[in-house]
Amino acid sequence: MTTGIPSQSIKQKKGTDYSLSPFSLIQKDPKTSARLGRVQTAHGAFETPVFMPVGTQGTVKTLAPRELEEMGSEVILANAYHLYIRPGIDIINASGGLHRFMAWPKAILTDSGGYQIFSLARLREITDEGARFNSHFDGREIFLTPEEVIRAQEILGSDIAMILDECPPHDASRAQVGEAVRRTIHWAKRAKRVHSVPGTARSLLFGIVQGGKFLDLRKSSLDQTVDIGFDGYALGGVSVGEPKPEMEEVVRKITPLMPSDRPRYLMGVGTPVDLFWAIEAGIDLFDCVNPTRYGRNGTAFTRTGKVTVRNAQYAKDQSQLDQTCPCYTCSNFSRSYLRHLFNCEEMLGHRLVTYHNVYFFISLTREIRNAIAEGRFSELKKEFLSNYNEENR
RNA sequence: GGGGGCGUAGCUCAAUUUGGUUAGAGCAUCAGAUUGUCGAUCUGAGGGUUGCGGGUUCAAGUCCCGUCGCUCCCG
Repeated sequence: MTTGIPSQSIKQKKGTDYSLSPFSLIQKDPKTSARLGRVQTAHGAFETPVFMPVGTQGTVKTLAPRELEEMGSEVILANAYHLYIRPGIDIINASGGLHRFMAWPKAILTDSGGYQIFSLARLREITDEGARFNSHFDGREIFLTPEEVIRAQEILGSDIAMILDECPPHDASRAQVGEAVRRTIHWAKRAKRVHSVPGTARSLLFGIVQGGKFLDLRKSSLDQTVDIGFDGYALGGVSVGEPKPEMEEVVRKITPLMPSDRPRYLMGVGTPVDLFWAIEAGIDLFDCVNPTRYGRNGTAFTRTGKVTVRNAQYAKDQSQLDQTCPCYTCSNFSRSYLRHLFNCEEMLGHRLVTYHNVYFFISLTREIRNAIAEGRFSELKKEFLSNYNEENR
């Protein structure tokens, strides 16, 4: 699927040859730090800013890969930790890698599992050597090292691998966050070393910046991560329950310090409104469970804000979810019918609203890329926010 | 015709034995939360003339009388 970006805008390079780099900067917005770029992977290129639907267990919940392709999705996220637990890396290896296993031909970014250690595993011990904890699935003890996590992602056939990081909770003390930064750097060096072994790695490798809300720790983490040298850089440890302004401040202040010739990835974000301010700050990649999770819980993202289709006010509403949306769900089904499906707990409801939500995020980011290409990002942002109910972000 | 049981929120039922705060719960309904996943979970709200009428009592869902409805057994 093409992005609709005018071809002339893609050729606006000024003498710099990006052809050997996995990331090319196509165009910068004149008024903000928003930028249009292109990431080359072993499974095709995609343009940035891009939103990656989350397919933790090798499936973007409720959607078939064909449906993701038809809505223009060109890169998705999967989770090495979850796949490591179940079905096991060896089983996916025997199936010819994750792409073939799940029948997704385009790019896959795999998260390492650092977030899962923080969010759902019963942690037993975290040391410089690695993380020892009990599987959330069957309780057995697991010991993850930065090296093993990279090898697992290579076997999966990941296009973009993430280093193992330590993601502290948002209310962690400065000392705890500082320790997480130190350990994440240590792990990053080891991950890089394994990944650099000639002939083994086909993936890009991204480093992860930690530091919580402490800007000096963030800067230190960034500097040290850049010194190690990665194909891209991620801001981690955000959207972990901290107040919104806190997250926004970190992203706005740290993103401009990230290398401009590498993709910048804001992990776990966000809402439609988040996309605008983060892209404005210079972020290129996003992933978030919002479109799929909210879709399964009966809430749709629309141009005017969130629509909770379960609400009784839609019982007889014959209109489509989003008046401006041409997606399959919007062009065929009424809010009344979708509400009925959720009331009956019919799985088609989960599918249809998820489809719309992912379509919404994918097409919104495509629209943003077009706007950057045409030099009117700020205009689009203004227009979008004027229609979007801020109470409903 | 005689005898027994039952009647409490939309539904299924607690509280009746021994009368004693503002009649509770689950489900359903309604609404909210959800940011490197959650078919999950959590939070909050609305909803009652305790079938109806009368009586006893300081006090009745609870005891008494009548009545209506449902149900079971006997004839």
